[in-house]
Amino acid sequence: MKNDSTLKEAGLKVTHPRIKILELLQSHPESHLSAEEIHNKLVKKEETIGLATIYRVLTQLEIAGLIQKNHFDDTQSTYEITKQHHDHLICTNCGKIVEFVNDDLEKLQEKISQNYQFKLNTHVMTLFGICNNGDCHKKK
Amino acid sequence: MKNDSTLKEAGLKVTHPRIKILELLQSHPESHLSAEEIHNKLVKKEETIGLATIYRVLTQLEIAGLIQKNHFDDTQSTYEITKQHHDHLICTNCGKIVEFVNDDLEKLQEKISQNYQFKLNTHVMTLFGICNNGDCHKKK
DNA sequence: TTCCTTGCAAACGTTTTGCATCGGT
DNA sequence: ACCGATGCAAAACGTTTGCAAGGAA
Repeated sequence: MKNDSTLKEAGLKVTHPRIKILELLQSHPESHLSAEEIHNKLVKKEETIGLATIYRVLTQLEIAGLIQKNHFDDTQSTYEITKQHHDHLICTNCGKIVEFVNDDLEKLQEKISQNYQFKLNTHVMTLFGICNNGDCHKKK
Repeated sequence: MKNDSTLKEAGLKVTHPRIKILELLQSHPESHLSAEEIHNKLVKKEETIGLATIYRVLTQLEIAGLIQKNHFDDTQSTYEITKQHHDHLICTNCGKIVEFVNDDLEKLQEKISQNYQFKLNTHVMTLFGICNNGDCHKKK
């Protein structure tokens, strides 16, 4: 229900695919899903929905600021529901993704941008390493 | 000549395409070239070289640590000769890319990784903003 | 009724691969 | 001579687009 007005405010009609995609991403706030994963999940529990629609809706939701697009690797883009600004730590072994916020980092970025006379707009900061979870080596 | 031993040390035969690609990237240390751009530049001044070979060689050179692969956007990957570690500032208006090094940033990344018990391996840090070059708005 | 939205299939741009040939070592 | 490296063409992959049909306002 709440998403209805959210979509309307973004100038988008309230349609079945849009509601479903928004709800899916909202129900997986910590996940970073690709368009294909979203498609698979929706097809698995709903009626037909085209992959092209997924892409079109994701693009619109991103422009509206409701979701965020990431491209951690050069193969697929992933999407997550918009939350507080954060960056990512990725385990190159098990694929685990941890979101973090660090104020010092934000300040430092602003400072670096000023050094080079850039007006900072956004940034991407992704740390790649090995997590030491007990179950790290079991995954994937 | 120097590249000959560099390639051999990487376990790669010294072939014409590999030498040419390495030399091209070395002669443009500040550029971030796509596979297609590399192909165009080589075809323009040399004999035939296949685009597939470009990709194969770039992959090998990257594995050998001789070049670095970037994916600033989700369309094309770009390559640059390996230099001192650095990050990037990108002007979203004119496309200008500035490389920078910041020790505080490196230390902070290490600290953040430790906070989350990650053994940091590499990172990607890209700042997007608007440069205030006098000629910024003229480009592109 | 209007015109935005959708599904499907075809097109697209980048990257990868199969295969026969070529060329370092 | 061996086996890795290459060129070409075809395939693969994620993503976008054209178009006719469908649906929210």
